[in-house]
This record gives sequence, structure tokens and C-alpha cells, in this order.
Amino acid sequence: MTTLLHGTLELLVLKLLEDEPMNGYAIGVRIQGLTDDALRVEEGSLYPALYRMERRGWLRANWQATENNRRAKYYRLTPTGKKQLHQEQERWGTFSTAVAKILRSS
Amino acid sequence: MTTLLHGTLELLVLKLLEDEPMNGYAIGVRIQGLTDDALRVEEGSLYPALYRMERRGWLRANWQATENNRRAKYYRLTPTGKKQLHQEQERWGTFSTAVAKILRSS
DNA sequence: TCGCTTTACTTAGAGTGTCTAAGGAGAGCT
DNA sequence: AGCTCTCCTTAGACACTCTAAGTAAAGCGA
Repeated sequence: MTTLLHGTLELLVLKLLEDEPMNGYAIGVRIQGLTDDALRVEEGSLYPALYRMERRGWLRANWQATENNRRAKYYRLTPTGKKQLHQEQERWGTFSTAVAKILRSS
Repeated sequence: MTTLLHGTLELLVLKLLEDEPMNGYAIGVRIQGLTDDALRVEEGSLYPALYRMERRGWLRANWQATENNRRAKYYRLTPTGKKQLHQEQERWGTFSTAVAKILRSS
């Protein structure tokens, strides 16, 4: 069962971090919540994605305490990350409309 | 550069074959045409995808001559393939609206 | 006739990203 | 003390697309 998420996860993470810094766990919960459980991102996908994005300079992280008094790594967008977000948003736009064109064809 | 196509190619192929049997080459050309060149599927992706789908019983193939007097493998949907198409169409629908929800969030 | 482009298929291997699975650790509740 | 929940980490399996290279026949122009 191939996941459609492939290549889209980074876009989603960038988008969520545009509004406010968040930790990985919260990002996962948020994705599930915003999509009414339609999308569930596994930890083994999410955390490596965050590391990748940090390595590429899209995110910056710092350890902080959560509201629940737990330590967590908070990620925030860098300027490069913001550019990347816009780029990927556009990429998604053209891709999804392309798919729509084919699905509407016939 | 991760491709967004990941996991969607089979849906597109199923959809195109719903209307009429086609050969691999034509499918590739058609995808490009319908999407105004937004989507280009490489042969190294398309043909293996066709083999996969045939192996799974979604497609059936037979060699035929094209209009240009060339031999080509024509694929057609099986009943199982038709079911699969509807399933994947639905999967794509919920996925893309889920992504849209997140992109609209904030 | 020769060479080039186009049509059409095949397949090995690299690359990349998601998932499964397992583990650790601290906070708070009963 | 035990349990659940939060939160992170990482190894390895798996799946798919892509790059790249090859084959081969048809048709066209010089």
C-alpha cells in the first residue's frame, strides 16, 4: 500500500510551521486533527523528515519546555524554509490540478 | 527532488485505460498532453508500473499493431482493475482534500 | 542507399522517502 | 508501583520513481 504522502510531508510540515514553532509530536497530532484523521503521519516518517529539513537549512530547532512541563525540540522556519514553502506550495498546485485534469478527462 | 507522482501513477494509468485500451508509449504521451506538459512520466517508471499492475491482475495485455504499423503492447482494464480505479480515485480524493485543509489552515 | 528521427519496449541499479518496529525517558495520575 | 501519555531516536525493510543504457523496426529526407 503505497502512501500518497510521499513528497508531500515536507510541504505540510513547512506550512504548519509557518504559523508558529512546534515540536514534532505536536505536528503529528495537528496533521491528524486538521484532516479529521484522514492523514496520520508515523513517527518514523515525521522525525526523519524534520532532521532532513533542518539539515537542508529549512528549519532551525531548539529544545524547550512544553506546556506540560516536558522537554521537546521546537522547530521554526528559516527564511530559506519560507521560500521552500512557497515553492512546494506551487509545485503541489500544478501537480494536483494536473491530476485533476486527467481524472476529469474521458 | 522527490516526485509527487509517487503513488499516483497507477491511478492515472487506470483512469486513462478506463476509456480505451492503450499502449505504454501512448499513455506517456497522453499524460503529458492532458496536463499541458505539467506531468511527464519517464519510461523507466511507466513500464514497470504497467508490469506491476498486470501482475496484480488490474490489467491485461496483448500485442497488436498500432496505426503506424508498429507492434505495441495494448493494455486494457480488468474488472479488478476497474474496482481498483474507483478505490484509488476515492483515496486520492480524501488525500488531496486533506492536504488542502492543511494548506488552507491558519 | 544511408542516416536520422520517431515509435515502442526492456531492464539494471541508484536514489529517496515512508513505514514498521523497537527502544528510552520523564511527567502525572490512581 | 504501575500505567498512560508525551516526546524523541534510529535501524532496517519496502516500494516506487528515475537515470541510463540498450534493442529494434518504420519512415523520411538527402
